[in-house]
Amino acid sequence: MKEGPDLSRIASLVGDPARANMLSALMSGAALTASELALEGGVGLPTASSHLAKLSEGGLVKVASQGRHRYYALAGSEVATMLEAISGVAASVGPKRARPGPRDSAMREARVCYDHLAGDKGVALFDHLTGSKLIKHAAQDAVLTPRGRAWFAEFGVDVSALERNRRPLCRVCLDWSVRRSHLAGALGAAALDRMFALNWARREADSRVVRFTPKGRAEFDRLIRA
Amino acid sequence: MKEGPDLSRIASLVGDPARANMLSALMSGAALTASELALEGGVGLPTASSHLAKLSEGGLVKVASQGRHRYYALAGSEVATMLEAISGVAASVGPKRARPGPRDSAMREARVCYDHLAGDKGVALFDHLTGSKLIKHAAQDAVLTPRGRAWFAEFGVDVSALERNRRPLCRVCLDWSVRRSHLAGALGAAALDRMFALNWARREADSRVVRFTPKGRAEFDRLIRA
DNA sequence: AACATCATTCGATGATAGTCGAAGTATGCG
DNA sequence: CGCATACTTCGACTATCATCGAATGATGTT
Repeated sequence: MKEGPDLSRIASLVGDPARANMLSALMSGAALTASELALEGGVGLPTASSHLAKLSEGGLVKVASQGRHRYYALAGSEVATMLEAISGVAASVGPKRARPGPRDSAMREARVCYDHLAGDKGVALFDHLTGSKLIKHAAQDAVLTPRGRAWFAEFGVDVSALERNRRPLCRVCLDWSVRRSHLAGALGAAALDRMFALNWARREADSRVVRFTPKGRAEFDRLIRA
Repeated sequence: MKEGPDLSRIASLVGDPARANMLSALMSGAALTASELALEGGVGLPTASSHLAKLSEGGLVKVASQGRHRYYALAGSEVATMLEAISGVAASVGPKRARPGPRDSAMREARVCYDHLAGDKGVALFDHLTGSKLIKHAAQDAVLTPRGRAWFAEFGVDVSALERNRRPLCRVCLDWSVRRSHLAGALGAAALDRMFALNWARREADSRVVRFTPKGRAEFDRLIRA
């Protein structure tokens, strides 16, 4: 009668609002404690604990005990990919919520999404890449053009090294705050790393917000207008 | 308090076993009637109707009325991608079910998964492609090597034409029956089309089973041993 | 040792949602 | 027109599960 892996078992884990919010928070890549996730989920500590037990049991998150803290994180990139896919469908079919996005303007401007740059800055970068034909955009993937390869090399990203990695180079992530696409995948992550290395920006503690320095902001603008 | 697109709204739609089974059935790409889907879902007609209304409302399926039949199909490739992603996670974390796969041996050998070849034959093809370095395998994507491009050209697939399409060329789909990967994406679909065109195999009516002809079986074997 | 913090378990409550039988609507056929 | 088929809607039942307060366990601090 039934077949295949329990699609519904996994999906129903994400199907609860509290758990979905927790998982979204973990998309930043950071490991969070149960209390923090309770806040993110909008539920009390006991409830959160129960949810986390289920997520852990279901293999969606892994937990690392460190002293009296228990840090939860996504179990793997497969889980992150799945969440992105669900998010993509949700964004494409759901103009339901009138709310235009996160009320926090800093968060709206730039934040990490799993491990790459999202928000207005992320979208701006992506628009430049596609507009200048540095990448070719497909449904949920993208390919780097030769010119794009050179562009990234000049920016200081070793594309060849990334390609030796198992992770897909280009990937497109649909941004839930602005309903626009931005660059994910190994290249997206590398680009963000490079910006950190150049001191253009740094990550705010205990938050997904990426705070650009004045210099970084200027350099970034120059980069995507070149 | 809550943010982002309703991840949970979409996920909970897939989170019900009956709905998940229906969606799985629709992964074959075929449009099915409400009665057929009731069977697939293992529920009564009224219940199925209610589920389908929800899926439709949620934007996961689209419906086409044709006479007194109503044909349901997945709303788009994004939905199929999402289901594959969820399926991937389910397979990777869920050694839960002892059942090794579909009991139907024909189905186990070869079947369509959305629109590409799955089952033992699909896995065999994929193994050959990776083993002979015709494609380079990453986490959930793959890239076609120059040699692979030539190989597909010889097989009769116009790769350049596919690349002009918006759909990602190479994609890896984790097979739930054998827990192995096979080729999806535009290239996977084109490969299957080509096999149909060559009369190597044909699709069985009202089923996901792909039935190889004796000649097709021999040619296929030769193809992946070359 | 006593205390504070972080987290999980237990028990009770309440709401949501899946289920099906029966009746209603729509389409096709003779 | 009348009957059959395909599907949906309605109504009532049931079960599952999210939620939180209180208590317990675990760890680190004073």
